[in-house]
Amino acid sequence: MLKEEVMLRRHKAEESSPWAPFEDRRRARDEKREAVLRMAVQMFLDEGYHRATLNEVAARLNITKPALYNYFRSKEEILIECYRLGQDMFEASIAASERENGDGLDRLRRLIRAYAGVMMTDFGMCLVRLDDRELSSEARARVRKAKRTYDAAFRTTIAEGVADGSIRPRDAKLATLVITGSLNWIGQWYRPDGELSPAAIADEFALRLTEGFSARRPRSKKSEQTRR
Amino acid sequence: MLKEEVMLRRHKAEESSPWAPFEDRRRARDEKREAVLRMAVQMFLDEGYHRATLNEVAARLNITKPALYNYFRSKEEILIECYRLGQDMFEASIAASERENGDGLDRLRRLIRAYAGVMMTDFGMCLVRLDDRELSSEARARVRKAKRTYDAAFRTTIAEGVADGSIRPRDAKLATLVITGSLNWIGQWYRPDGELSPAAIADEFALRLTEGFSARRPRSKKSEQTRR
Amino acid sequence: MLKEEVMLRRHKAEESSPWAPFEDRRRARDEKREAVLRMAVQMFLDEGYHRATLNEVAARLNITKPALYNYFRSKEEILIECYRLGQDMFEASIAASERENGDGLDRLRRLIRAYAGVMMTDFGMCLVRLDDRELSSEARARVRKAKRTYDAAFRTTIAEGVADGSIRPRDAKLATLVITGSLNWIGQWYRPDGELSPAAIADEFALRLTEGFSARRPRSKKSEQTRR
Amino acid sequence: MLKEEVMLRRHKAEESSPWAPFEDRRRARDEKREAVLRMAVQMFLDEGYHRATLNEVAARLNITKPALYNYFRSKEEILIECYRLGQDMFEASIAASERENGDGLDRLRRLIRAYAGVMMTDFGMCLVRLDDRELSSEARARVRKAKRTYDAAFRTTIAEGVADGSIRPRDAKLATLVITGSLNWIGQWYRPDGELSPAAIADEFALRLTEGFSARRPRSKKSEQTRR
DNA sequence: TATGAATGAGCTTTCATTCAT
DNA sequence: AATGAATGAAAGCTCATTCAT
Repeated sequence: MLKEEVMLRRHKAEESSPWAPFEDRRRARDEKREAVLRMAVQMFLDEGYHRATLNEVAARLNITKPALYNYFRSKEEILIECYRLGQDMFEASIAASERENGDGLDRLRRLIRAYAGVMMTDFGMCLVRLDDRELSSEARARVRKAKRTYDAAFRTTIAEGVADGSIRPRDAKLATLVITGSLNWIGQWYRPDGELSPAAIADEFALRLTEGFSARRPRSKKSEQTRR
Repeated sequence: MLKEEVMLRRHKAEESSPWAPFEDRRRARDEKREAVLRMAVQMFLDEGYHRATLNEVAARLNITKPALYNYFRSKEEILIECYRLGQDMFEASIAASERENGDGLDRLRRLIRAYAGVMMTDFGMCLVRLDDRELSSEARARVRKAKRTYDAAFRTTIAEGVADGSIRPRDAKLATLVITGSLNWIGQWYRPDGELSPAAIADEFALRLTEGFSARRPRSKKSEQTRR
Repeated sequence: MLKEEVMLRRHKAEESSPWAPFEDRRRARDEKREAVLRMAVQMFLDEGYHRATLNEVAARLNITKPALYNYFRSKEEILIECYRLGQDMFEASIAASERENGDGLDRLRRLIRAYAGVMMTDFGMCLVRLDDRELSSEARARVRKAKRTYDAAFRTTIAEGVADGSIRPRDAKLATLVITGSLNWIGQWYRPDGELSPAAIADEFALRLTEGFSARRPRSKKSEQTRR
Repeated sequence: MLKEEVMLRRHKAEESSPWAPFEDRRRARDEKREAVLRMAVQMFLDEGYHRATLNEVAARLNITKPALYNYFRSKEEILIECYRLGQDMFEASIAASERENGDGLDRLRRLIRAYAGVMMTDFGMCLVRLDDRELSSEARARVRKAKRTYDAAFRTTIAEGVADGSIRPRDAKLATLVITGSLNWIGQWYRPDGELSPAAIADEFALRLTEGFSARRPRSKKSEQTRR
């Protein structure tokens, strides 16, 4: 399955082109479709959606532009599929993180790790790096709805943590924005050839976003509010 | 001056066009230049740089496309100026936050508030919402260098807080990514017509990013490391 | 008068701008008109008519583009005036050369010298360096008619030389093309800062075009015709 | 090959368009490329480079403007190719004229005929009719270098003729200018539908430029110099 | 299935010219 | 007489998409 593959670190898509010259040109249609998506997502991320031309995508796959139209009806459909793969990964990952037990704080940390892990894959970072305004309004609406469900998972989990006492009571909406912002931004800076492994990064974010950086005792809720 | 203006919440640029029909058409050249920038930055943010056409920018200002060339040499120059205004704001804001005293943690919180404040202005959010790959390589290099100095301000402040004991020792680089990611992402969701004021948002981020959300005592450094 | 001036070697038109800052800005209208023409012809020759923009012409004269429209109705009118000045020079020069006596050969040589002399002035070389297709059809017709009269002067003189025995009988039309081509091309390579003076060049052309370069006795008309 | 074709008189390019409607639209890519060049060079010569629009070139070939970009990367590349074809012709022609024997005068006459012959083809006259300032500086430098080599061929041949006594001693540089000017100007007036054949014209120029028109004995070198 | 070729729509940019002051 | 500002027209170029083979 494609999903497992893309969870791995990005590999050079060029090397795995099913159209590589002198190679067996007969493979399953789905394999080729996936190869197109893998190449396309890399170029969309590297160059930006509108600067990544289908000509160039095709050229890197050793095929020609019209051949792409055998697998996708339009450039937008390729983009939609990239989003969909990312969405699938986020949804699977979030669902998995929710299947385990623990108090709200534990579950929030697992959720953070799960979300961060997907954010460090090509298709995962699509959701935050690519501009969904390139999509038609219907497709854009679906993508945005999906994104909202991920935010909702965070908000719900935080609320549950507040309820069970493992998370200090805060505005759950703002808390969600603090946490998801930090996680979404990973897609902007993460490079697979960096020093830290995705797992190490995910762990660190899970801790820091919950424990903070202060060495001081947290102020009481009351004292906080008197600050301004 | 423009800087003060743009610090305010976004106002509908249409209403303040110096070319509004039936209005006095003689105003200072700089005012018009600024009006172009205010309109352009809104359109760049709303539509994306390449979908925002100069025709549309001009039309909303009640002028025609070539008239823009009286003030800017190219579309890219408009973009560069948007970035520059944002950079000026970040630099002034960061510098101001560094002029006050306090331990590292206090200064980190002030820096967060300062940075977040700019991130909620049109020109400030340019730096994180617009794609700097649209720029020529020289301009892009300048923008990226500027961004790195903002990150460096966070990293330095964190390191100072660790040194003076106000911040728990962590990897300063990752801590910076956690914090700046959360702040940068503000540019993606902030809307001036939201419920919370920019100041309230900035304060909340300053607290949450330093104190975290956990109600539990932070683990010792040692126990953390044994986790994996 | 302008005509005398332009017969001289090109001088830096910048230095003689009647709008030079800090100078008396009140001079006769004709002087300014001439200054525009001198600057324009240099730019037309240096850059080519369509690459020489009125903005640049005006800027070098320390005025603005619309100011040019006080003196000329259009860019084309400037071009027309450049042609006209060149035509005046050619016509005066040819007429002068025809006022003196001598046999056909002598008069041909004088005509060559006269024509070559004008060809080494800015306005003179306009007629061969600038593209008269930039002109409206009426203006173009006038220019082409003028050019034909210069050719006719050569053809007539040659015919007279043949009649009086000073010029060997040749096809007068082709002879004219040989001679005027060589002279017209001067406008393409002549530079006022070259080694040879215009007079020296004119003399040399007058001799070489009539005596040729062969050291052998010319073949008889008959033997020539058997060549092919 | 294209070279042979273009040596012939210009034929109406419209009639030979590979895109002529209702014709077989499948021909070799090179044929189409050449057809574009033939049409383009005619329009460049007829209208001037910048007035000849790609729209018009394409329309006359029964295609649309962007289709031209299948064969050329830019309008300038089309121009460069026109120059290159002309250069190839000049170089082949000059080289051929130098392979035969004879004294300097004979060789000069052959060179004149060869050069004049190319000057009466569309691609040949490109070099003198089109403005090489339209080219980028690199391409322009190459074209000007090529032109200088043609001049050098004349100068060298003249010098050899002086050395072997077949050409009267003159300033070789000015002699070259006299001769090449006359030849270059052919490109300005030659029309393929004229009375004289290119060969007849070339022969006449070869004779007249070497023998001159004077019926008198040439003056001695000494007397010449006392003239001024 | 795959391709070479072609297209249509759209964009930025340039510049002579005009207008209001 | 002179100017800053604005405009209209037009050009080159790009690219997703389609078509005939």
